[in-house]
Amino acid sequence: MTNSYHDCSTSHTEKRGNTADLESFEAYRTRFAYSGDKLFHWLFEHNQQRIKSKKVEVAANNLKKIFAATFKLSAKTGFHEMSLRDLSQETGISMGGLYSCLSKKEDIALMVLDIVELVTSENNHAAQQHQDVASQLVTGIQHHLYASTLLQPWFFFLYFETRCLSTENQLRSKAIETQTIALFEQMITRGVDQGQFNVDSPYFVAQAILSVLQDWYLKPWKSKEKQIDLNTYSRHLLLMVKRLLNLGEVSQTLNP
Amino acid sequence: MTNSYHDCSTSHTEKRGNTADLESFEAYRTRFAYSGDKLFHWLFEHNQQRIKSKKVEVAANNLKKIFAATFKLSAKTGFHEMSLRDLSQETGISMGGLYSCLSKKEDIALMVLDIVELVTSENNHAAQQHQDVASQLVTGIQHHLYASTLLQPWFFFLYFETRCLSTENQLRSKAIETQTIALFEQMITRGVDQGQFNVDSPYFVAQAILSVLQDWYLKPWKSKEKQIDLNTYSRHLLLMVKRLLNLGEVSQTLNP
DNA sequence: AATTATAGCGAGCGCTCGCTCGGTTTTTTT
DNA sequence: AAAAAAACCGAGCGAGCGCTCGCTATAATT
Repeated sequence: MTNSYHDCSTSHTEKRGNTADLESFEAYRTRFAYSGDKLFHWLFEHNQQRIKSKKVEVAANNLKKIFAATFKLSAKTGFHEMSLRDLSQETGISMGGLYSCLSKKEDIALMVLDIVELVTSENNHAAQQHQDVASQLVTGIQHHLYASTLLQPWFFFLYFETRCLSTENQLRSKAIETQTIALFEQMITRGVDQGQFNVDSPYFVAQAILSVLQDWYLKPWKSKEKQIDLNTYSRHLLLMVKRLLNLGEVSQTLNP
Repeated sequence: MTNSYHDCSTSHTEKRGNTADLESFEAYRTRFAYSGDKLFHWLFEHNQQRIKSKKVEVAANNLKKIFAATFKLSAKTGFHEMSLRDLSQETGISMGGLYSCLSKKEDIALMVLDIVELVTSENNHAAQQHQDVASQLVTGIQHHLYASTLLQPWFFFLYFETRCLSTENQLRSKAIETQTIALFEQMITRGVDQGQFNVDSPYFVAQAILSVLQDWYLKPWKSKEKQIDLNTYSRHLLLMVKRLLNLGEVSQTLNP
């Protein structure tokens, strides 16, 4: 389970000290631990109490269809408006089949919460392993962007369907955002203290950065219409951050 | 109907040429045409076909309760999850009473769309009346912030419940955002052409500004927790814009 | 080949939903 | 005071919901 992601981020910690070695999307994607089938295997193993199916392949295959259909249907009209009969038709799985992978409808939303929480938490933790604050911040931002690209429907769903969850889980969802802002704010504040950044309100800047990060996965149609791809978006965002921090230079890789 | 707002913005057009005369929130609020009862009178008069009630006072009073309750209930769990029986209990109006002001549940969301569309459109139009691009942009931003403060639940609701609307009306809702970004982009582009701004991607900057504007009314608890009031937020936002445009100075009122 | 374990199925249950409508009360008009 | 108009009420309708469960089909084991 903890194969590529954590090992990589810890074993290379000492080497990473500046923003020169920004990781490319392709590099991130390759070592990303929750792509494709790995994602659904993780869900199977961490939700044994909900899932009646015994065999990984069966459950993972069904879950894959369930999430694909859920994201497709709920994007148009919302999770609550999507009935399990709709889901049954879209997946080709019978009602009973659905309930061999779920104990209740809300489980779908809960699993999305689990995944987004996990990935964000790992990203945030990994970013803090860098030496200087500029690298920390840039890595945190960039990896957030990368992860939310690889798991776009998951991030999108959690944002718009948080209110389907119980109060307790709504708080977990909100905490993902709060903690990420707090992390960025902390990095910025440290950079200001070290004289590297020049910022009036670290909190406001942190919040603004997250807003723009969210825009990427919440409204992908905007970037698509304007033909802005991931790398372009990333470049513009980091340039924005650079200006907001009043930096002469964040990284030589920013102005190609 | 067109009493204070439009008259004001057109009659003073010639006088407004620089950012020195930024309008305060209190000034904006005073001339705002959709505060309190005026808002519900407008809704009554523009929805005669939906509303069975004959007298303005009765309908406006009921609508007031209906929207207050809708915003309260749907903020927690969503519009679709809010039943009309919940709404009946929260408002103290019977089922029949509700349906004397509505023809169907969706009407509530439609009226929110109407209001946000109207206010945004008037704001955007008014901003364009200014002479120089810096004033246009700053006014557009600030009035968006002001309007979304006065009508926070309305803006919030439309953002999260757009998917309750029909496809056609979803497009209307999306267009509000698209047009506002396009307006900001156009202003920025013009400023760049005039040598006033220095920006790589006007579109990206425009989008980033709107994201931060939306953050204000979508997550008011964040600002509340951090004890950031409207004027502070406005100041930080305009300072951010100033940095993104690479401006030495947007307005003398920005750095008090 | 027989037996057992797992997966797959979908009609049907109890319930809540949006919405209606005939009857009652209140307000306005005459 | 009588009559007309408007507002108010809430039990009840059909539809659709999440979810169940007895059953069948398939795969694995012996």
